[in-house]
Amino acid sequence: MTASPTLVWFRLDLRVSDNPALHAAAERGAPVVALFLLDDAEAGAWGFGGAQRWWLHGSLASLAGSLGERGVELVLRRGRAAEILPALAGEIGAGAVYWNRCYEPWRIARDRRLKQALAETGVEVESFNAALLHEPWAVQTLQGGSYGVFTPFWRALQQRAVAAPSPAPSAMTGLRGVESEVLADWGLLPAKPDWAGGLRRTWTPGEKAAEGRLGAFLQQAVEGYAEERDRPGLDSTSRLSPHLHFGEIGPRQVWAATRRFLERQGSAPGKAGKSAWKFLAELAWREFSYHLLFHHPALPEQPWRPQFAAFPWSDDEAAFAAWCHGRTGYPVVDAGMRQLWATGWLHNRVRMIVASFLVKDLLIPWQRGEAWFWDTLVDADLASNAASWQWVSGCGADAAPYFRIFNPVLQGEKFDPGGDYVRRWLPELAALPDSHLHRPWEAPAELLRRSGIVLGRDYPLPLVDHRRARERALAAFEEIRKEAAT
DNA sequence: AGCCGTTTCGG
DNA sequence: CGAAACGGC
Repeated sequence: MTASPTLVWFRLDLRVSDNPALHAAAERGAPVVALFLLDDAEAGAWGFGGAQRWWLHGSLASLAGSLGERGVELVLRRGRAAEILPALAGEIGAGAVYWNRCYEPWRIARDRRLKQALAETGVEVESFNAALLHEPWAVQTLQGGSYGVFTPFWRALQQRAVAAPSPAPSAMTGLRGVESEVLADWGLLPAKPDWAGGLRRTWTPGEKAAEGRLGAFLQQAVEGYAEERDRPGLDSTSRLSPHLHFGEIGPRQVWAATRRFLERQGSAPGKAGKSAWKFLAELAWREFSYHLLFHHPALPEQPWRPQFAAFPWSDDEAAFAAWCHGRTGYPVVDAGMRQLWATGWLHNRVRMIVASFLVKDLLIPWQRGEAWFWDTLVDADLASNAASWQWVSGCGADAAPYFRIFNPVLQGEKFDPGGDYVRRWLPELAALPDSHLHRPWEAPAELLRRSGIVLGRDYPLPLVDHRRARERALAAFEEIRKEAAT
């Protein structure tokens, strides 16, 4: 008989299905105590951002409900893991402590020490994989090294079998009377100015909502994904990113459901099959980011290509503020930054456009953009955020070459041809016809007047001239290229 | 997962 | 003549 309770420590795995730590606890048979520890005080610069705190509140409420249905209370505590976990384990007389692994460098270091400390007290400690298709160390080159290029990584990933998701435990035995803090006391929701209205209208945190999103995506949108995923005015992406980030759904579940979709397509998958594989490749980009972060822990702070340390960045605070608040004068950039502010999320195509604009048109360090995204995105993920900013900036692994500079006008006209996206987020430009919507400064005075727009009053003039900014960026890049060669 | 200036192709 | 292909950034 193993009567001594099992402590399950929830982190970025806020779900009951396909949760190996919870599953193992249920199998063990002893009473289960579920803990969520608000540990962001020890996260340094990478504690939960504002938008993520809003999400976390909803996700914890949802998890508490799902666990409650199964007879287990979610215990909430705050503080340092190295103190809280041993104390709680002692308090309940735990015989085992289980958790699912996280891969942020600060969590890896902390959890490794904690695991050892707990084991020394005689408790069984075990960690599991809930967050990735494969552990970052398990995908290896033929020489046993790590990958720096996506395509061979993706090929290697496809060679490996993905573990089947495990079902949610049906009923468990809980343990009554364990002291818990109250979620509402954590102040995760905004108080004075309530800026979360757009988030509430856009999102429903929690495991059930995540399953619903995946189901709806596979039923309606995945078929056209390959062709429509780049159109920010359409609702053609899965929008699973925040759910995946908080572990309300796991990549194995997404993988399995998409493979079932592919099987239903039969022998002639065609367009739908191509789209579904494209979607799986996006999941693989997420894996690739974790792989990079694991093997290069400085990824969130330092350029992966060291020669970029000498890049002549600008410290134009006014330009940075204009970018943050969507006042650059380039409609697709500004629409994106306002979507981000209002909803905590940004369409992937527009992420690339606004990031390219910050780094190449304004020459502002990618770390500034990374930090802004960290605070405003509900899906801010250390691995994906860092890897993607470095990708756009040209200093990352398998990055777009630096000289690949997005033209915000052409990108807007190509991917938002009907102007739906820009008009939704910049209503002040809504009356402009498509012909000038993405370049209002070129509109004839008469057209602006008819559209009721005074540039510089209702909408900014361009912060920089893209053509000149592009030349400036190429010249700056030339400087570090020269330096690297000598 | 670009852009742009230039050259070549084809009706 | 515009479209497509190409090569440098």
